[in-house]
Amino acid sequence: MSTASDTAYEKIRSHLLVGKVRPGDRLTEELLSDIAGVSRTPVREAVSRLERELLLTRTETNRIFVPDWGEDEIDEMFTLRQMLEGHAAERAATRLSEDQIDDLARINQELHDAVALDEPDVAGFLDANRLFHETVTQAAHSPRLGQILAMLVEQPVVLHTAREYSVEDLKQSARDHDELIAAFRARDPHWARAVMGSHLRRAFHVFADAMREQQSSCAAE
Amino acid sequence: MSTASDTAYEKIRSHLLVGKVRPGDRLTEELLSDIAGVSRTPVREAVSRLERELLLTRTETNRIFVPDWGEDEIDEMFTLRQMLEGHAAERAATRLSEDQIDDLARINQELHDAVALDEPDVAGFLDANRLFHETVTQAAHSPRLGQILAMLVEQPVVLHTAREYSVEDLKQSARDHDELIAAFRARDPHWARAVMGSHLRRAFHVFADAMREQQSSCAAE
DNA sequence: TGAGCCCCTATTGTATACAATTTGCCCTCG
DNA sequence: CGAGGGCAAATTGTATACAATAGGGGCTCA
Repeated sequence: MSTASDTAYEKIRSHLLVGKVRPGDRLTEELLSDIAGVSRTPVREAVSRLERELLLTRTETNRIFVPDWGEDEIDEMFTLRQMLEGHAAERAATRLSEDQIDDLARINQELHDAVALDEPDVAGFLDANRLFHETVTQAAHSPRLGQILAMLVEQPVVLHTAREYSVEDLKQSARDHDELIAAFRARDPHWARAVMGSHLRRAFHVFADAMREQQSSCAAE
Repeated sequence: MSTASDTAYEKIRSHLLVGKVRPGDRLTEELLSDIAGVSRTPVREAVSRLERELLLTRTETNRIFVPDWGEDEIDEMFTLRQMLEGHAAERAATRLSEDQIDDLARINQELHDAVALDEPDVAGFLDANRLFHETVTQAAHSPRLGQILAMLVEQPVVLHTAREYSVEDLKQSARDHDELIAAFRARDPHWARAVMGSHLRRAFHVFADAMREQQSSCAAE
């Protein structure tokens, strides 16, 4: 809990995710240190962490920018996730304890609940969703895999586009998770991998559609 | 070329790879700043970079250690590489230009040459080998993939164990590359992936055997 | 003797001042 | 009017001093 460095990370990150900046915006270390309320030293650490997670980029001359994600890059990101999380699910299938599978079921119940309401709780959904995937990744017992996925799974644009998701999409995600849990209970690695694969591939299309939607509405502004 | 930070990285890295430390050794930032000849500020950046590449680790209380690689971790690393470099090869098959394929052939000729001698040029072999894989990765046109592989491909132990490799193993590697080039010329993504997969899987076994060999000789000392 | 506490030292974390680099602007010269 | 050069301001990089924290050793008290 080296506070300064971590607060810097948290504050800057939420500043980015909450949408106070737009892709292509330039930032300076000083500006960020104002936002974070700490000196530039820990800010630089936070920036390099965010850079690693692709939430920020630096030019060759080390100026800081908010990256903008094209559809190709989104596609690529989901392809890599599909491959790696598929692998994680495969490993998890033979490594999860019964208790952990029960945990997953509980977490997924929260997902179902979050979208059962008239007004779906999108933030709650995303939190539970992330927890679900993290639990699976953890169960794969592969630190390196975890580290890599952590940097891919960062969902910068997700929050921006979340409101575009249809309730039906969210419900389908929860059903995918149900099937994944079934695959885990059956201890069937191949089933688990396949389910995870199609889950993420659908998520990609939903996401890409939502992004296109948002972009065209932005352009109209 | 932010000199101080980069020199720190280079110096510390070679200090590690050249084997001046042993797995489990503890290091301090001050010691490293002596080695690098710069102040602690750039050293800290270098350390976090090396940490990312898994050449160093920090405990929960942020003490710096030289990590110790078990066989499981090696296995896991090669599995991930197999998956990701297989993917890279698949993409490269439809993206490489004729010229680039010729380049690969030239690079691989160096590999053949390096092991054709009576006394094989292991360092030269490793350099050319890395260049070959980097070229393929580049051709996949996937920055994220490149970034991930860069952190997996770091070969801390490789240098230590390189002398254990048999000439026959090295020759087989070069032949694998020949076949990969054939797959590229045929523009066959599936063939490319398959070749890359078996190439890395064999490399894993060679590597693991060499490591076991080395460990038992260490224990005997 | 040995378990627990405290203090001292070693090490890491943060702020700040200063150095080096980059950028953009204005001015000159063709 | 445009290209290029150079200066000043803005920004990033590095060193150093100080603050916070962790580790280790010895002391006390049972």
